[in-house]
Amino acid sequence: MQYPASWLQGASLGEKIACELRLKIVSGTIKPNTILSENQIADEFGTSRSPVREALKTLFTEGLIRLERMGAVVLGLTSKDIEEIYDVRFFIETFILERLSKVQHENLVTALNQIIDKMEMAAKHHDFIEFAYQDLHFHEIMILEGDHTRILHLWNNIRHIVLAALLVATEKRFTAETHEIKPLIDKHRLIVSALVLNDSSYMKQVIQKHFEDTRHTVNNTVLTHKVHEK
Amino acid sequence: MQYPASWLQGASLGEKIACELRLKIVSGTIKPNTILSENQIADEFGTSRSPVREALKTLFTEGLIRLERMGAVVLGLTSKDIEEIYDVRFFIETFILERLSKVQHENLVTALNQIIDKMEMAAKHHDFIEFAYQDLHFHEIMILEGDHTRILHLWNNIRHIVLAALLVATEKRFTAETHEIKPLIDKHRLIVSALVLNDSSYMKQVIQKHFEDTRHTVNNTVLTHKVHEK
DNA sequence: GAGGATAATGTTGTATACAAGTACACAATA
DNA sequence: TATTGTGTACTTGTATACAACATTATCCTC
Repeated sequence: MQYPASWLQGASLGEKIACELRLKIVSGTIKPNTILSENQIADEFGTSRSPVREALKTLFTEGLIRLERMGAVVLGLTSKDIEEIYDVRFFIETFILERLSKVQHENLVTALNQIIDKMEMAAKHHDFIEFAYQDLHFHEIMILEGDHTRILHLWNNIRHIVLAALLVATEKRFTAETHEIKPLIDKHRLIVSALVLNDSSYMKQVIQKHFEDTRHTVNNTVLTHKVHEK
Repeated sequence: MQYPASWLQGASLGEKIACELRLKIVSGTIKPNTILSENQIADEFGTSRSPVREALKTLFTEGLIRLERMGAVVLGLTSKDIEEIYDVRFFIETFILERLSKVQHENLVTALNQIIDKMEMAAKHHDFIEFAYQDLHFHEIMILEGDHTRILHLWNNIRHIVLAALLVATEKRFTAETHEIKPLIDKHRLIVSALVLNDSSYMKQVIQKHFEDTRHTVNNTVLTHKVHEK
């Protein structure tokens, strides 16, 4: 599985390398405990060590690798990691929705509905990359609307990981024809409807359910994917 | 105000530069909207651009600067930022305490009490640096005990900022002789007692109160400090 | 053959060099 | 005067070079 080239338009070599490595780590192509050296990666990508250093630092702050004196150790995503990421996502979104409930958010609702339309369109065309991207986008514009710089930073810290995991999981869902796509879209609709009703406890409940389900799916797909690649 | 040299033992130039710059930004010595160039900083510190780049990337992921094409723009800590950081700290600690309540934590309690003793000692010797460090340490070992990798990452993302803010605020508190030190120590004792009682709703309440008070103090000290330096 | 000194290799951290692009001043021109 | 073109200085992104240290292999000694 390759990182979509169009998403890397205008990105520096360092960012590109980070994205490629991240996807390989999340998808399990690069397995945990693998030791990455800057020279080796620089050779693989045909670049110098400078952008590689930048990429490794990025992956380190995301918690995907551990920087040691000699080499970077790949940590990867364990089942526990995925649970934990959803803990954080749950917090972020409930916090943000709580905030949004105190504020005008009509524009947001229409924007979210537009995104859901795009998701349906992507599903129809079996474009899992677009679907995953819109899925991410849905949650992201909600967070952006929350206007909380620090929460946004938390999100940015896990954003790329979530995107990579969504890519892997969505591809799996699409190819497996498990017919989980429609329910997934419906769940997003439910979030919007909760936002319209402006009932914060209902929002929390919907979000909780959404992440509970998604977590299980992602957990299964990402982890079984890892086994496949073994 | 200088970053304590002993804390930089064994750190790379990049980390040292990051720490020095961070403190200057948080304390307001470097004011918001200042534009930092890699060359300029490299000259100031007498190093090459390589470690400076590393430092700037660190400060960027911490949200203290914004990396643009020409130069890095200093963002600094506004009053809103401080509020937001305490939102995150409140979430982290309530989440962690909720987890700890389901688990044996006698060792943690004794460790926390030891730290409070060190805080009292530091207060007696008017050692505000040690006091600030132990204050940070108190919260940190609680978070570590929570055994939640992703939350720990959130913490690591704000840890250095919190430390810098604590340094500035604690110095102010000590020199102003505002007699706020004893109540502050007592608040930490209260957290420990809540932990001992193992009543999670009480914990939440205590933490909320703790951060509410501390937020106000830090907000005042850090921001007035900025005005002073103007 | 076993163990230890030692050389070779590989690693990171830092410095320097170069290339591509941007902003800005300044002059020439309409 | 306003505008446009140009040169210059500065910026980042990347490549390369070097130093200090860690690891590993080798060879020598026993």
